[in-house]
Amino acid sequence: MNTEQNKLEDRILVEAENLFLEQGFSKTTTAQIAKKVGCNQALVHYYYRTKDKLFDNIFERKLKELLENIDSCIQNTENLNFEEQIKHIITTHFDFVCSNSQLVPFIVTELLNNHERFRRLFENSAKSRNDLFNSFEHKVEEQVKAGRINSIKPIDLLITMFSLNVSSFMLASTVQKSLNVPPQFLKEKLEHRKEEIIKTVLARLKK
Amino acid sequence: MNTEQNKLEDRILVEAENLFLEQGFSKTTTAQIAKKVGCNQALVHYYYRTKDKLFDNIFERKLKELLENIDSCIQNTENLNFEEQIKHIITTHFDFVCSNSQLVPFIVTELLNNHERFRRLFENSAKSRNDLFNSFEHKVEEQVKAGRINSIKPIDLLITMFSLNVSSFMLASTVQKSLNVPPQFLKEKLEHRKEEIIKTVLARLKK
DNA sequence: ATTATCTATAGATCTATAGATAATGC
DNA sequence: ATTATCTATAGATCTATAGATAATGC
Repeated sequence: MNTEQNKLEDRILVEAENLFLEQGFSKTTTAQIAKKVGCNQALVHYYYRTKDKLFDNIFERKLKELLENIDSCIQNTENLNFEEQIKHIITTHFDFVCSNSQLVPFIVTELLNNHERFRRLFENSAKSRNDLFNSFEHKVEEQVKAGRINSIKPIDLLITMFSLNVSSFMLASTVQKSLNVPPQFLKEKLEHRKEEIIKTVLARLKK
Repeated sequence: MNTEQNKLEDRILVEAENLFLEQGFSKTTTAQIAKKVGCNQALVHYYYRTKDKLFDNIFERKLKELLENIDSCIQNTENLNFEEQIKHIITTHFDFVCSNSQLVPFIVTELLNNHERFRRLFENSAKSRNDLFNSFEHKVEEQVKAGRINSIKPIDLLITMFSLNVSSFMLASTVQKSLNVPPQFLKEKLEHRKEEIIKTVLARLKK
């Protein structure tokens, strides 16, 4: 069977993803990956040639995952009024970041430390994203013109929402990992932060 | 002379700091450091024993630098009213982050990828910080009680300000390094963001 | 025949130290 | 004498590949 044939090839990808997300590029070795899979280290190179290509493969998909989630968050939800849509964007993005707890730190680390890789990948994906952003931009401008919200650049609104979400989560997750607070306590704090972020963003908009 | 004697010892520290800030721990080698200094690689180990201890030495001071700047930002400025003080905190912190452009990414990367080191160092510095935070906390609560601002937890206010500053800067610096936009353009964008952050935070407070 | 998997290893890289030599201060 | 500096290298680690062997599909 084909699925049986590809078993190790796929499992290498899966375990590599786990390890890269956990430890990052440099702390992960191809031998570690092979050990998790239960195969020989040479096989990792047989299928993916170099550690770098393997990482690229995974990073590219992870970045896509993150960007597509952003897309889906700002997607038009016709049934909601503007204020409700803003709440919806913050909530869905916040929850996504929290429930993919390794994803954001992984991307941020890479983004801060490997500009080359990021440049290459971002240029590919930038174009398709314009549509959704334009639609969101249009909606915000409409609200501003109609005098229903304070004047604000759409891009500022997005940056504020996403960066408050991301940094709140990263702070919480760092505190947890460094100071060993109970997960329940953290969860409550995060829920509280989410509400605080909503309040902050809505206050910026409200006339 | 003593200064002549310590010359290489000090210069190793300086060059190591430059390289660690630029490239992070794993991409920097003791041979690279020695080369920058113009001495032998063994000397790096002679003075600092291990690469890890050398890094600790530098990281500890850099973290302290960052935390002390936060302290100085929230320090009481008696001559300002509350709203002006908030503006002052945002501005001074924002400007510090921008003019120490390698510092924040360096700390964030380490914070995300080496919890052990962070735990060790943070516990030391946590206590001394209480005073200033308490004073700020008290001031905010006073304002809330007096009905001059909306109800908000002081810690939320701080997190919002600092994380908007940090993430705006990191985004800008990543965009610059990945997409090669001219520095002047970036500078303008950052100034704009700073004003936007001030607007956002003040709107959250304003009744 | 072709593809998958393994064994074994070359070769690169890097940290850390041992031991020799030079410089310095008493 | 003591401290600073250098040369040389052991030893660890890791990636990547060559070449042998086993499994699979026609």
